[in-house]
Amino acid sequence: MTEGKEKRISGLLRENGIRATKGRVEVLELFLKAGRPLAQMQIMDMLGTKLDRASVYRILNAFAEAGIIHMAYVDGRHRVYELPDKCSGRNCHPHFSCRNCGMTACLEGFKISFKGALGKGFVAERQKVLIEGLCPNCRE
Amino acid sequence: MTEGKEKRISGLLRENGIRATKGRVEVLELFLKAGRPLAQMQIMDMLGTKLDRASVYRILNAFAEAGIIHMAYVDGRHRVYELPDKCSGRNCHPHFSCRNCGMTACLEGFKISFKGALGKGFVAERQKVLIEGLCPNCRE
DNA sequence: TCATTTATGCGACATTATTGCAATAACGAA
DNA sequence: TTCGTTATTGCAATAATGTCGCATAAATGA
Repeated sequence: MTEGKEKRISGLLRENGIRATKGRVEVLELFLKAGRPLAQMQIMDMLGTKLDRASVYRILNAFAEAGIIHMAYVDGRHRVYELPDKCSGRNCHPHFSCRNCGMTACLEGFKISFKGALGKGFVAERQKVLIEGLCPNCRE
Repeated sequence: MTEGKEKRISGLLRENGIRATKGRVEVLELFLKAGRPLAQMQIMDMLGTKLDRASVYRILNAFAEAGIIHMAYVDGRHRVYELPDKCSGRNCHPHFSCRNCGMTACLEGFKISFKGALGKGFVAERQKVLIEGLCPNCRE
């Protein structure tokens, strides 16, 4: 990582009111580079032994609390996080998950309205949409 | 449970190629009575000590494999199952989950088309839609 | 640089789910 | 109905994911 990039990411963290530690910069860098949703396990795999398991969980929680990332969806037992730049507060875009290789992707340009879906007295706050299937690579 | 009902449920199980054991009949009975998605914990609560935890997990897996139920969605750490009678293979109806009391409900009469959502080469097989919010009881 | 505050690493623990194995129950055939 | 085969159950042990407390280390502001 270049020095300039690290400074930019550190600034991003401080802007959001949390300290810019080495581990946090590395994790945020991963999210920025990936451009797709990530789960704790994938982050651990990419970082090797640079960070403790507990630290990764705490970093993800800190990021989510600060609004730097948010939980996109749950895949099996894995919580998958992403940068919120493509989502407004109530209306998160859908995600795709490949049932063969586990690859995930954000689906843009695809809005869902849930107007009229709920009965009387219900209040909708968030929607989570996950489409499962096969990605181009796994499609034999 | 009346004798007739038990026989009917046993038949349902055998039709689907699995043995009709006491535990399985009780669990399927719960799903039929509930008319809403259920998680393992709720089933344990309703059955008390009649069945072992491991057995409930195995029953849910056996049911899912046999197509008697399917996993509707994941709520926090809980996998929530339901009878598939309201879903066609590819197009599962959405669900609602109350963030306050955890109550869940199926949303019917609300179809989502994901045509055009995926890029070239992707194959969509299933969609999972979860709307989170407040139910009438927990509203304010 | 120093003092204060916050984050990290480590180990222990909590929760959810799965597995191996012996005992038991279900089912089909005689 | 009874018997033998095969699948299922209960129990205990184990795995996988996530959290917590605490001492140490690092980041920030003065």
